Amino acid sequence: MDKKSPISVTLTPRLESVTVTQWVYQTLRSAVMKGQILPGRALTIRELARVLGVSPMPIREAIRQLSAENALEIQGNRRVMVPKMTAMKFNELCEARIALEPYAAARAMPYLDKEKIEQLRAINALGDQAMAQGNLEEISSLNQGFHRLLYAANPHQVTLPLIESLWLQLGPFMRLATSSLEEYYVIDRHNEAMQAIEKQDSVALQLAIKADIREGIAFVNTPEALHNFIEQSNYAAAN
Amino acid sequence: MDKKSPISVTLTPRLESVTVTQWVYQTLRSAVMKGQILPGRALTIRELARVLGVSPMPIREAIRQLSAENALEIQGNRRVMVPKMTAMKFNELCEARIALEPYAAARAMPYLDKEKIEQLRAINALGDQAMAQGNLEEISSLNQGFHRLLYAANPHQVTLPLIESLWLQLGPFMRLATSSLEEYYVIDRHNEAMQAIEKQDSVALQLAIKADIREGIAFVNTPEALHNFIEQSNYAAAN
DNA sequence: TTTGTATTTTTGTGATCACAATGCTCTAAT
DNA sequence: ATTAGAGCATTGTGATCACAAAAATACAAA
Repeated sequence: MDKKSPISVTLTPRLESVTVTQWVYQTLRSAVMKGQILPGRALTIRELARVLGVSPMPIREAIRQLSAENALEIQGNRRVMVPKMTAMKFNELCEARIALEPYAAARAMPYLDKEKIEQLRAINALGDQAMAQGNLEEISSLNQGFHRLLYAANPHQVTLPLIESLWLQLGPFMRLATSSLEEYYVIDRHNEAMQAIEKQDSVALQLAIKADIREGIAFVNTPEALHNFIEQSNYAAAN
Repeated sequence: MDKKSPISVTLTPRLESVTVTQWVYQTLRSAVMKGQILPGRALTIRELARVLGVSPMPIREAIRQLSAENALEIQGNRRVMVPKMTAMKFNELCEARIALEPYAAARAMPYLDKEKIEQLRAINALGDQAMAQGNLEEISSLNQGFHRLLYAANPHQVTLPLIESLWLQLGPFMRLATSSLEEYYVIDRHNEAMQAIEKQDSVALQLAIKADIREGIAFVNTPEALHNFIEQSNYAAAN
């Protein structure tokens, strides 16, 4: 029936207050993040409409939004797909994160009240828990939640959407890459970040965030390892 | 007929090879950039469809894309408008530019061959010309073109879309603000940038870009001036 | 004049349809 | 066996329609 591999996205029930388009957007977004849609796999509006059980219209809108966020790529043939990763692009994405996120953290720090600090601590605790259990899904999800909550403290938000776009581009590759690791070491820099926040030490916070990002991608530290992971993540789509 | 101020966007003829949605997107985008759509002015799909002479469908897609780029804001009432500027947000946007653009320039520098350097020089020359004539429109357009061409030299592009999003958010305010200035001093840092590129001096290039951005917003250097300009740019929409 | 309510209009949303362009498949010729 | 081309199926695009929600309006009472 389908020429390529079948698409299976996790379907969550739609709340009534949410429009179909919003639900489709969230569903496709998390599918991309989870690596459920392989890079290079050609997507069609009608196929997705069938899979999600809606009309083509909401799909079109969600796809356009995701393309604007660089989560999907519209080719010249007006075909849509999850962009494939390259070593250079991966490098650029990581460096862009390092250029933006420490800055965003420093900008958010003055707005962190006791309540938000407590929330950050709570996420951190859950993260340690997930780490002990070796739950990769949970670890990366909580790690992302920590960063998001931190940056979002700044009420005059302009960087978070940009950072989310970077995450969205890195997400699928990171999932596919880490899924094959039996062990995933994360030297936790979040505690260092928390201490910097308590001292209101902007420089220390930036260094902690920077280190956290660098170490989060340390598993592809060598060029060969990176190359292997990229080959692997693009393999299924290459057929 | 219309409850609020009429919308007048500059309509350029559509090329055949361009889809209606793309044309609508470009038209609305440049209208936002030119400040033709006042911040806070409520936009409706049908009204825009009437103004542009197309069906509501392409408008919907273009609006969704522009919203994803933070050029438009979808309110809870699911009403769409150009976001209003605040002093804090303006500050955040400028600082985000300064965090990203010098970095993007440094990342692009190794890829600047003679041809691209020549193109940059040509834009620079046109910029000086526009400056002599006091053509504000042209000055800011060429200035943006210079930056875009510089960053775009990097073939593994991830930052340019983020930067364009920042420009899109600053654009309308800058236009409205500078339009009331009879003189608009621009101390040209582009030549400094060019020299840094020739020497392949990454640090000097970053400093030049940083200075260029800072001086580009110097006309609202004092908090009072900024406040006045914001009041003024939001005035028409406040009625 | 102001305030609350009922009526009318307009709006976003999502589905469906027509059409031209693109990709796919099957066949025939080399 | 490989390839070129014709025919067919599928696609994205853009227009139109139905409907419920929201906003604007009109009108009543204070």
